[in-house]
Amino acid sequence: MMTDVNVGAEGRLRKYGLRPTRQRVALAHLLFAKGDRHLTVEELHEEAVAARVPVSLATVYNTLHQFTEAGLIRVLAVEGARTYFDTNVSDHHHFFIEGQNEVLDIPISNITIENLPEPPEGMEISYVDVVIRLRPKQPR
Amino acid sequence: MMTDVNVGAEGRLRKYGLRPTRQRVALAHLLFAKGDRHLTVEELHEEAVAARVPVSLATVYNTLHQFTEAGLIRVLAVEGARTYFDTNVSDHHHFFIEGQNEVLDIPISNITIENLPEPPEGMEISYVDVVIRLRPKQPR
DNA sequence: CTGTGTGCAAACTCTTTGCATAAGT
DNA sequence: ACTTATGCAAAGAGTTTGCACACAG
Repeated sequence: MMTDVNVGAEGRLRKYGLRPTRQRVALAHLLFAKGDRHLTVEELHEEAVAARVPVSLATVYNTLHQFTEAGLIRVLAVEGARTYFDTNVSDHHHFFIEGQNEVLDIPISNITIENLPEPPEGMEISYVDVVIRLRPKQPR
Repeated sequence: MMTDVNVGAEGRLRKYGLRPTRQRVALAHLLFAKGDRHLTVEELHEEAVAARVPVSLATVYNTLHQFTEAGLIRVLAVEGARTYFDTNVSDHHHFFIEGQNEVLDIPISNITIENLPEPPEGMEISYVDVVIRLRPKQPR
C-alpha cells in the first residue's frame, strides 16, 4: 500500500534523521491520513493493531516522542494522567469535557487572543494553548 | 497559631461540609496565606512537613481534591505527569516553560479572548485555560 | 555487515484505595 | 459515643528503560 501519503511520510521522516521503518511509516500514516486528530498512545496502538501493523506500546511511545521533537505533532496540554498528541501543529484550540477526560477540536477556530504578554527575558513563545473546559449544563 | 486566616479557612471548610481538621486547616493556611500559587501535591506536602504539620501524602491528595470540588482551588491543565493545583480561582492565565515543567503566572493578565465558540449542546463553559508555552530564545 | 529500531518485561512515577486507628462534634 | 478523616502500605495507571533480537542501509 504505497500511497503518496506514505511516500510523503517517508521523506519527512528521513529529513529528521528518523529511519522510515515499517512501524514509523505505518504510525505516520495512521496519524496523518485522516486529517487532524488527537489521540492517546493507547488509542494509536489499538488502531495500529487493528490495521494489522503489529507494533509494541513502547514503540508507539518512542515514535510519538520522536515525532513531537521533529515537530510533526504536538503534545496537548490537558489535565489528567494521559498524554494527548495532536496531529494539527498549527494554531487551533480545544474543548475539554471535565469528568470524561475527552478532548474535542473547536470546529470554527476563529478565536482571537489579544494583548498577549511579553515573555520573560530570554524566552520566546512556542505556542499558545487555549482549552475551553466544559461541564454538563445543569449546575449542581 | 489561631490567625484570622485560619478562622476564615475554618468557616469556609465548614460551609462545604468539610470538617476543619488540623490537616485541612493547616493545608488551607499554607495554600491561601501567601497569595496566588500553583503547586503540586508533593510541593504542598513538603511545605507542610517543613511547617511541622505532619500530614500524609494521601491526605494531601484527598484534601486537594476536596478543595477542588468545593471550588476553593482549581486544577491546572498542563501537560506532564504531575497535576498542578492553582489557588487562584478567578480568570487568569499561565506561562509554561517547556522542558522544565515549570508554571508561571502571567503577571498583567489583560489577555482578552474574542469569538469564543458556542459549547456543544447541553454543555456550558466551566472556564477557559490559556497556557502560553515558552522555550529558550535560540531556535535550534 | 554495522548500526539503529523494536519488543518484551521489569522498573518508575504519580495517584488512588482499603482498612485499622485517630480525631472531630 | 458516633461519624468522618487520617495514615500506612499495597495496588493501579501510565510511562520509561535495558537488553537481546531484528531490520534498514
